Amino acid sequence: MLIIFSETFSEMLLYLSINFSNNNFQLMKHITIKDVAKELNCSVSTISRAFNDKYDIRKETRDHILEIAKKMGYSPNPLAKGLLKQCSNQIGVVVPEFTNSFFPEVIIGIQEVFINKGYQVLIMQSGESQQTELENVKTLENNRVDGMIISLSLETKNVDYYKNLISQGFPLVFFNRVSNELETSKVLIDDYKWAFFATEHLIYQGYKKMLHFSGPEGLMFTQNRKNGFMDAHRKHKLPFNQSSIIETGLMIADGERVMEKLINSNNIPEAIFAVNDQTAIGAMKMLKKHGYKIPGDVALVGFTETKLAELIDPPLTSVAQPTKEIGRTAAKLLLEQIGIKGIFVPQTVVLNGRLNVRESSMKLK
Amino acid sequence: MLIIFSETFSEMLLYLSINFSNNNFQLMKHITIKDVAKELNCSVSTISRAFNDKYDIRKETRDHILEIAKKMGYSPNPLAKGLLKQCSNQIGVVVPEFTNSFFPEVIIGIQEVFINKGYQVLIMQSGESQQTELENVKTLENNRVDGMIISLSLETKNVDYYKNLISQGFPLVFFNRVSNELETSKVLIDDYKWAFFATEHLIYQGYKKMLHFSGPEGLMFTQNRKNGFMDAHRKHKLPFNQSSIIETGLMIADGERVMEKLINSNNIPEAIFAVNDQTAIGAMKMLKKHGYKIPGDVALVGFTETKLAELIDPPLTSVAQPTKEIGRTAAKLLLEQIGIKGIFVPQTVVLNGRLNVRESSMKLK
DNA sequence: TTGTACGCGTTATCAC
DNA sequence: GTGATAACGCGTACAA
Repeated sequence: MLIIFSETFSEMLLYLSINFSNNNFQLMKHITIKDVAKELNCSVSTISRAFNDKYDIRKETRDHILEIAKKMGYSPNPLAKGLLKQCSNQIGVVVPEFTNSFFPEVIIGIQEVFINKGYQVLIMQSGESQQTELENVKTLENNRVDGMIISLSLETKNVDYYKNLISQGFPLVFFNRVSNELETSKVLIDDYKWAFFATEHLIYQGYKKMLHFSGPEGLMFTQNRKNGFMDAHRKHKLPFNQSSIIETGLMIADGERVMEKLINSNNIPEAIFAVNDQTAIGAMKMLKKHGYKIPGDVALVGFTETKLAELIDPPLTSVAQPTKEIGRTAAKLLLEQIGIKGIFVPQTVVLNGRLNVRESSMKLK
Repeated sequence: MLIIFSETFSEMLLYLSINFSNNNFQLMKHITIKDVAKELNCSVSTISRAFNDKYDIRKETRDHILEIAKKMGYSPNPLAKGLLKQCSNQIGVVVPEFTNSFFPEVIIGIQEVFINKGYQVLIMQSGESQQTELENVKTLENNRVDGMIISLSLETKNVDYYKNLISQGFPLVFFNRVSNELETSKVLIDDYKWAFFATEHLIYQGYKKMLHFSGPEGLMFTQNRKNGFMDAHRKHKLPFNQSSIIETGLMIADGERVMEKLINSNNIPEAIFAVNDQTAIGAMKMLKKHGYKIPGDVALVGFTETKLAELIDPPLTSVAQPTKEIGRTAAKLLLEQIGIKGIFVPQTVVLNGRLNVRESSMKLK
């Protein structure tokens, strides 16, 4: 074994030398259906039948074939199968990122469903880039995935490519980051309702001067969460205006940036309802840095709870989404759509969320 | 659009009805090389040559073909190509989990390299299960991936399957969770060194009675981090014994469990060096729950820093790994190995880490 | 019940 | 410089 110390790959010294123990290997040929047929002195179709369990084969020959095939280490080549059947038993998942726990947890739910159905789940991430997202989708399409589950990047404004796919009947399910321009199955929580509840929670705590840090305009949940925030004000007859809502983004840095601006202009609200945990955490960091108390000086509520929420200081009040259930539901919707040929009804499934009240939004005397 | 409110999928009501707007679609046939040939009144081989840019084609016909093909929306079918060439231009990644930020960040680094080389990255997760890990590897193998990058599950003890793959010359690179039984390329940081530094840091802070929460025995880094912990004691002539090291696991719950036991037996150390951030955070949660101060009563140091470290209270001292660089390096090693036919030298690349000192390990007067 | 032959979309090897 | 054709591994309609 060669040990190389290096800071980056480019600095790495490669002491190439011949490793004799590995000198005489040969990439093992994959066992094919022909090999099994030859071994058993029968035709390939018989082997194929044994594996596909059609009724036109004698049970004992089938069992014998399966046994020998297994012993030989044979397994059908998915590429050949896909080429022939024009489908791959693979489904694609494209998410904007997975450094926060939300998307990975959804993916676990997706895999849970598909793994039992013999489907393979290919995961790609767009890095919040519209272009990468499109490339990912095309790659998966080229690979003949049987369907895709997608959550849009925050950059994505043009959804024509998806419209085209949908009009061709390609099975597509969106979740969380969806576009209202697309007529397709979607899995969501009721962003309006939970934004309303979250805001109302702050109102019940006695806060009046509140701000909303909102998300990118292209995403459907941005508008819904905004409306929930505003309608809670209306219900409780609290004043608000255009400057109550600040388009912030979705990242921690966005929350920091906007909060810093507010601090510098000495425009400190009593409470902030943020479009997600990241922006709430960004605001929290900046507030703490400037010596503000949370809660006390400023109360905070986030959305789409991540694991961070209960671990940071103070623990962050947030709306939890049923991540794995979102994944499972999206997977089942997609499976259903893959099964249906020709006619299909786009469905929007709205799952329940939960407001987890923690210290960050408490009213201090 | 159909709106359905539901807690779980099974409760979902499916109002199936015919969506007339989608009634007459037809799954669009993929444009094949034949279609292009027919359109251009030439043979498929000419088209193929145009795309594979061999020299035996006239430049202007090539350009013309590419233009028309693009207009027709043709792109070569990777399945057919893979079937013929016995390789897929895909590589597989198997990681134990991605709910913590470490593995996702490594994957981003991996993708960065492969995306530019025209490779596709298929990601699967084992959920820390040896069996799922093996199934994932077999699935990827069946799909004719050209190589794999793997990090072992904490359950994985039997690595015979990998030995077999390696002896066949199948390109395999491991990172972070590696086994010393496998002669293959690996990407690591120097766990021994950084565990040593982390422990020494605690010693310099004045702590004497220290514990190490160690990982599962099957993983190579467990032993290395343990040795670093012990050798730092030896260097500074501090006493330690068998009960200074407690096999804990890798999860937050493991840290909580072990810490609770220590608290109940009133066996509180001055400081804990944990095998990873999760177990450190578990210990932290339990200590705070019982009213202990961190630092003050107990100091804490973690390893393999996640985003949590700087956000929790108190911020956690931890050893940061160069996640993306690990991914990039593993990817480059794999690419190199894929390129080499017949003879190859397994390389272990050791990248630099960094000890990020934060509040959790400070000495309070 | 089993075997033969074709085609899925490519690329490579021949001819021309 | 270009066209015909044989593979790659599999499933299946058809023949036996």
